[in-house]
Amino acid sequence: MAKIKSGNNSTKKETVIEQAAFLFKTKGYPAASMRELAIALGVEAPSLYNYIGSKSELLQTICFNVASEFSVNLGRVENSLEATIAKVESIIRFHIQTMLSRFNEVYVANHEWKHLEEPYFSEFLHFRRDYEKRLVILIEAGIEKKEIKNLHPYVTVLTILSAVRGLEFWHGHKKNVTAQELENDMVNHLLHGIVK
Amino acid sequence: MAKIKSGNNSTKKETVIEQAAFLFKTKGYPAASMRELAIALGVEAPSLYNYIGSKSELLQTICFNVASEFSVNLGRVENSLEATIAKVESIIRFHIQTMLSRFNEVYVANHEWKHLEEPYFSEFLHFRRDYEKRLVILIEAGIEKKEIKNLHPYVTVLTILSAVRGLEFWHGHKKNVTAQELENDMVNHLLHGIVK
DNA sequence: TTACAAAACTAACGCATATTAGTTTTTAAG
DNA sequence: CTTAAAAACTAATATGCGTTAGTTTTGTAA
Repeated sequence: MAKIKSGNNSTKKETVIEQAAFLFKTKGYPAASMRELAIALGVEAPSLYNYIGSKSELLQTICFNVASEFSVNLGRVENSLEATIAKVESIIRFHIQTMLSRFNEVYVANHEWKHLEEPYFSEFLHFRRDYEKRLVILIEAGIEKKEIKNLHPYVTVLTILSAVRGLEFWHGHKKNVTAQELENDMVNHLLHGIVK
Repeated sequence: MAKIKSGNNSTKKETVIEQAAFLFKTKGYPAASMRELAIALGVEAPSLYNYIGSKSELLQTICFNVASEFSVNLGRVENSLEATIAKVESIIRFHIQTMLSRFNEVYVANHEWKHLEEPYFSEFLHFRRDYEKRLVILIEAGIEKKEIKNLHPYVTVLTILSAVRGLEFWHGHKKNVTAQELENDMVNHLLHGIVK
């Protein structure tokens, strides 16, 4: 009856994925049903299978799309000629901006990936570990060059990644802070601390 | 047939709750089944109902137990006579220690509370907002007394809470960092930054 | 040993799930 | 207008869920 509407710049499949990201974020992957997704798209559940292979395929697509974006950005930064501390700042800003602009998908990639099926689960886990490792190497280089304090590099990476991830709590809270202020204050905090 | 074994210092109900926390953390609340919980306790699923009222009651118990602990601690700190920055440090250390010592329950309270049913969902949400608000007030007092940098207080609170929460990723990673080093380095990072 | 309660069991209910099969409607091109 | 493919539908299947009812076993105290 009703057809799935898609914006001009996106295929119908992409529309389904976007809506799925919203739903997976809101209810969690296991609790989100295909019927509910179908209703949100104005369609019966079986019709979705004209566009997608399965529910789990939706999760896979979302998670690996996000992973790819972060990986590509990190590659760019690694190959740049900036000082280490500038690289770190650049990565933090990318995380914040991506978190804010592609909220649903990033949230799902952060929280629901544990529901991936094998072999995707292992692959994603490996990606995460690899990404962390690359950041640790970056921090170690900064310590070596005496740009960065000699804290345990993995703890530093963990603190940064976690802080940035926490923006999901800001989303929706309409505090009187602009995205730019938020980004600057968080970068400032993570690089220079809060003690005067 | 088999009976639920409980350590000497805990009732059987507490044993069920502990195992439920582990399961809810591992699979997520919606995907965790009572049958699976029962198997982990060496029992058939209906037997669980001799100890508990329902699956959702388990989630409620876990979430509000954790909430209560954090609230009590914050109350203690608020009423102490330390400098603001020492209060903030104390709170950070409490979060880290509690996260590490009661990992499963804290994880569930952090991630699965959105599956609480009304009115518990709203109550928990209110608690969270209240807790954040009390921290914001603390930070504002520190800014007032010029102990703390004048960043947006909510962003500061968000950064701290999120960073600390991220310890869930450390758990299981057996890096060569002791809990004490981890705690000290993270406190150092959050208070003084990483830039030399 | 008897009696009672605690705690386990088996069987089953009602419901929701993802997905498939088969069919009909809609859309667009020749 | 015809035709063929795309996209929707209805109906149904198998599976798993939380939970209840009713019964049997186990443990404990009189």
